[in-house]
Amino acid sequence: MSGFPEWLPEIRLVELQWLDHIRKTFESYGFCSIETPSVEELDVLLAKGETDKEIYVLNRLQATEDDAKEARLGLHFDQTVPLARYTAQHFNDLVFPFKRYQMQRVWRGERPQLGRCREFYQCDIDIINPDSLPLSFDAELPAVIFDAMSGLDIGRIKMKISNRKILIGLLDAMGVTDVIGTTRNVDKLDKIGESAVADILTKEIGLTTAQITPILELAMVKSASSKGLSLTPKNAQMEEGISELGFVLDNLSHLPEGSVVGDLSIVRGLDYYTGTVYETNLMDIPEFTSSVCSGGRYDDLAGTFINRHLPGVGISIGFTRLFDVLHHYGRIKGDKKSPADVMVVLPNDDQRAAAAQTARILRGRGMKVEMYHAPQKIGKQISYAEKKGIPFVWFPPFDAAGSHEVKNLASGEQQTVHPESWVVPS
RNA sequence: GCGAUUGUAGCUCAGUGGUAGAGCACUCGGUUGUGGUCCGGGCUGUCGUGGGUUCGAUCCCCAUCAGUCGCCCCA
Repeated sequence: MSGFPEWLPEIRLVELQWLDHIRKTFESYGFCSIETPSVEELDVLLAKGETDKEIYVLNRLQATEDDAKEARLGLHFDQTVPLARYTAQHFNDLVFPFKRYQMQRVWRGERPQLGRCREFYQCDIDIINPDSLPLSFDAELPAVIFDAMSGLDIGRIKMKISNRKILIGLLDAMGVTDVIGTTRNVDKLDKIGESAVADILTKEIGLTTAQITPILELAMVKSASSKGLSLTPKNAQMEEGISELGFVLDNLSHLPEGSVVGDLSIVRGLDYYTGTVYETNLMDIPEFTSSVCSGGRYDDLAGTFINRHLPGVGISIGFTRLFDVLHHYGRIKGDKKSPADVMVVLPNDDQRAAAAQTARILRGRGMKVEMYHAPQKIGKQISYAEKKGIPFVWFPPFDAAGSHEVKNLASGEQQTVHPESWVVPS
């Protein structure tokens, strides 16, 4: 089923390693884990009026008329809306600022393409706090993401950061009414170029050249620090945005050059973002231009669920997109079809108990060990280990006088060893 | 949702108006307790589905389903 990915064991093994790495990185910054149901009530999913999201609705095959009285359920399409509901619902039991990570599948009923699935994992981190949320969190998120993603062997990444107050402030000052349409097209600047964007803004949005020129000028600004944001604010909102973006960038100066850049063409579709916004590109796969990790700050996400003002900031690794794309470009090796370190040979049926005991000893010492299932030809047993990518083959004694031996399949070298003392060479 | 394109063995693909091939994979063998290379044998298909044209279609036509790519939007 297209858009619902599944992997062979050797690829899944890598996927698990990636997920483990990301989880450990999130926890290293003190984010705690939550998991919410795959479904939410449709009212919750649609609370923000996001009717353009393609939501899968849940129905029982044997539905009766009574079911119509129950709340209708839909599969969640992101983890931000469920987080809002969760935070509101457990408000009294949570410690704020609430820093949580969440790694679950989400569903969107869109047409699948490379890096675009209908069922996919997102790895989200968000921080939510009542009333106001320190700006320092906006700077912490890219640092966490950099740690998480730079450990994945995906090549160089570039996180592009902006602040929506800057462009929206400008549009406001100039009296542009179609803010959504304008920002959406400015967002395409990197992809289709300056003149194409100007063309669309003229023909579709109806802006004048006098309006387009300053918009594009602003959108072209790129800088890694506050120093490069030499803009003259047209109003208070714009000034605030420039100051916030400068603060965030300056707090990320410890990251390698080129990994983070302020890029005022980034605005994201409208959604709920109100300040800082993030996008991330894979620099070593230039053919793939979409963002693999995006997010931003929202003023008040949970307001529809609780009578409190709950601002937050969050970012999400599009895990399946990332993995799918890297896999497509042959960057995921997958040379092991098994997690096992060692395969224990079964010499003959008389030695089955002894071989099993040997396997238990090795497992007890922390190794991953598979025992061959039948006393077949030794060549066949070794070939099985080789095909599964199990690096070591263990020969228990073939008779009372024999000894333990282990063979390194990569080198072909075989030596006499003892199950109580042998360790997997690193 | 819109536009384009494809659909032949497990995989990648040839091919012809007269009911199909290659490579890889898989399997067996090259003797007795040792893989990868090499050599030899073997296995596999309603030629996406339904209808039409035709003496006859996998090849032509129509429909349908599915995949892929682009747009929209996004992770």
